[in-house]
Amino acid sequence: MLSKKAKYALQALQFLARHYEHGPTLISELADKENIPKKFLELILLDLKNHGVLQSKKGKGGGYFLGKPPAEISLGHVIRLVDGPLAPLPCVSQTAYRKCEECRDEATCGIRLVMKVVRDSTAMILDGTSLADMLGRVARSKSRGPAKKTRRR
Amino acid sequence: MLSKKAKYALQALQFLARHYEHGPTLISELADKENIPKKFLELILLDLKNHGVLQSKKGKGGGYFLGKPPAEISLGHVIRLVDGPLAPLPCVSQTAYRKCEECRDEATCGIRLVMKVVRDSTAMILDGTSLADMLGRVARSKSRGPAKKTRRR
DNA sequence: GCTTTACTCTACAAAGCATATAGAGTAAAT
DNA sequence: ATTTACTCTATATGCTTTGTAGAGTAAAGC
Repeated sequence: MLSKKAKYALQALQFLARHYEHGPTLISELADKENIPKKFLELILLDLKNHGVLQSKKGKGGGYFLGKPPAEISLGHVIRLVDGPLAPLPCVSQTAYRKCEECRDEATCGIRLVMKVVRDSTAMILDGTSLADMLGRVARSKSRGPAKKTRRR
Repeated sequence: MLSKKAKYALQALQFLARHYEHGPTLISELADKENIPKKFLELILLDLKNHGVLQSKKGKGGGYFLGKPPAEISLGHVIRLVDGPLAPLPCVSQTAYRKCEECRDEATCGIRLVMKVVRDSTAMILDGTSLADMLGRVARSKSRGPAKKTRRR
């Protein structure tokens, strides 16, 4: 399960992506529009900034904005920053491998084999989806029939 | 990330699947062989029993054993029992849908659309893999070259 | 039917993490 | 100088995870 922190981060980024090219957005506005506790959001945005995902401008007319074009920010990258590895087990993480403490023999661990598949599929999806892709999906989903689920053909 | 509880549950089940048809296994033996705190394991096994995944026999010669053949117990089922929904967000869970509190409008939430894909892919894998499948994978992986990763063709 | 074996159940506890909140500080704009 | 707004550190609080303790109960075997 994604933490609220990660969810908030993605919501904020989704908003900023939608307003890319419209100049900086205030923390307050983000907090209001996205329904996120302001002080908590400050921490999150600062963190994202320190990792290069966001940039900020101080003083009047300031605020936060994306540090890179929406097409260059992947959901996988953001989630790893905020929540850590995508892998369901430390022993199948590509970016932060750690042996499972209780495992006596990785070679005979079927759990590991299966979780590796889960990790790979999750990573494939999240690393392969940028903020721009995400907005594109929303647009397509709306134009195809807002109320009902429709299947792309 | 899977909880330790879920990991322990799967380890125990993997062991019991390997020893299916060999009669009951003691909690103590499971705890020893799989390197799991015994008292904690008791709780987990009891829980699995109460949900029909395991059966037990008391007294001398007793112990735990699978309640169904290994081919009929899916990893998805077990993980949901122990850790709850597979979905990364409550709003994309099939088995336990809940609206995200902070979401004003699900229709414009790209996060939701993407996480739905993640959920579906994870559920497909985990619901589609039984304990028997898992053992099969281990066997295949060992026979194909224990040291190196080999690709099935 | 007594003893041993082994699962069953409830309660509790420590630690860690998630989710915030407070408030002083700093940089930029005008 | 003043206002605006981000920056940073510290702290609070509750929940979940991970585990432990101990008395209870059912079955087996003699």
